[in-house]
Amino acid sequence: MSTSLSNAPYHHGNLRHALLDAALLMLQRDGEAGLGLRDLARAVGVSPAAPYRHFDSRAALLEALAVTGFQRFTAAMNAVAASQPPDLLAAMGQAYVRFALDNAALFRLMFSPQLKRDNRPGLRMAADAAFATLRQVSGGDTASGRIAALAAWTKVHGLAVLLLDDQIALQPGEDIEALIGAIIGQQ
Amino acid sequence: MSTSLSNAPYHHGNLRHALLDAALLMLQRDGEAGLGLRDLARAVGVSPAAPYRHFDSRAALLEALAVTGFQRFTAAMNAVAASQPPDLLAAMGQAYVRFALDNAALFRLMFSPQLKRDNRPGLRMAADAAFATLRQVSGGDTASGRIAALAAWTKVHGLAVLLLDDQIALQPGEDIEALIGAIIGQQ
DNA sequence: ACCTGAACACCGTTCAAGT
DNA sequence: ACCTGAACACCGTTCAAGT
Repeated sequence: MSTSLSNAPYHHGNLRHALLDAALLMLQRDGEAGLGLRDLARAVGVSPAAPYRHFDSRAALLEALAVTGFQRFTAAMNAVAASQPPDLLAAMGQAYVRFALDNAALFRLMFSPQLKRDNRPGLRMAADAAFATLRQVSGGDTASGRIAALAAWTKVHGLAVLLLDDQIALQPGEDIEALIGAIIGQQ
Repeated sequence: MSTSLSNAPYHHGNLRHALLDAALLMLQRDGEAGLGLRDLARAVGVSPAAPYRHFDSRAALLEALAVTGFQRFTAAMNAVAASQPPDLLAAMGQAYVRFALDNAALFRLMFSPQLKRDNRPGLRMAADAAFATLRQVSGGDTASGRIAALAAWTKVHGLAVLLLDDQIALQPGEDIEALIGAIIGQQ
C-alpha cells in the first residue's frame, strides 16, 4: 500500500513523502548499502537532482529514515506499557527484540555509526525519546537500580543484535519467542 | 611499526600484507565506509588495479580484515582463559568489551551484515572459532546451562555494542571498567 | 607472476536553466 | 517553489598490455 511507479506530477509537496516511502522499501529489501540516491530517484520517477530539494545529502535522507525508525520504536514500546502486561519487563524485552527482527535494516540504520558521525540533533533527540520509554521498567533512581536497568537493556539489545546477525542457533523444534523469553527471564 | 609510504618494488609477494596493514589503519581511522580500494592502492603506492591480484573484490578485502579480527579476538580470549583468573566469567566479559572498545571499527566489521550477505566460509569459520572460546565459561551441556550462557553472552555483547555506539552515559567520576564489571556481575 | 594504463559503467553532488 | 539536464569528480572493476 503505497506510492510506487506513479508518473504523476510531484509539484504538490508530496515528493518528500514519496521518497521516504520508497527509501524504506529499498532499505528493507537491499540494506543500507543498496540504497542509492539515483536508484531512489529512478524508482520515484524523478531526476537525480530532485531529491536534493528535500534532503541535503544521502546522509540526511538516511537520518530521516532512522528518525522515523526511532519514532516507530517509541510507539511500539509505549503500546506495550499501556497494555499493562503482568510482566512488564518480559513484555518490553519481547517487543524490543521483535521490533529489531521485524525491521532489521531499519534497526541497524538506527544504530549506524556513520549517522552519529555527523551527529545531527534530530537523531539524538529521537533516540533519547525512544530509550526514555525503557525507563518505565527501570528499578528506580538508586545506583543498583541503574545497574539492573542497564544490565537488562544490554541483554535485550545484545540478543536482538546477535539474532539479527544470525549468530544464535535455534535448537531443533525451538521457537524464537520462547528462546527470547527464556533468556530475558534468566536472572 | 609498519610499511608506509615505501616505493620499493612489491614483486616479492608482500603486497598482500602491505594492503592488509594499510587497510587496517584506514579502517580504524575512517571506518568501513572510508576504506576505498583506490585510496588504499594510493596509500601503498600501487596502481588501482593492483589489489585485484590479491583480492577478488573490495568485499573480499573486508572479509580478510574481519577474519584477522576474529583471530585476534580468539587469541585475546584464550589468553584470558589461560591466565586462570579467579572469576573467569567476569574476566572474559571484561576482555570481550575491552576488545570491542579498543578495536571499534574492526569489531563492527566482524559483525557487518554486508559481509555475511555473500557468506564466505572463511568468515564463518573464523567466527565460529572465536565464539568457541566463550564456551570455556559456559555452564555445561544442560538446557539451563545453555540459556545461562546465552544470557551472559547477549549481555556482554549488548554492552559492547551500546558502549561503542555511545548510548550508555557514564556517571560523573565513574570509570568504564567499573561499569562493565558492575553490569557483568549483575545477575 | 605481478603490476600498469586506460577504459567502462556507475556513484553523490552541484548548478545553470526551465516551468 | 520545485524540478530537469548536463556536468564534475569521484568510485569499483575489467582487460589488454607491459616487465
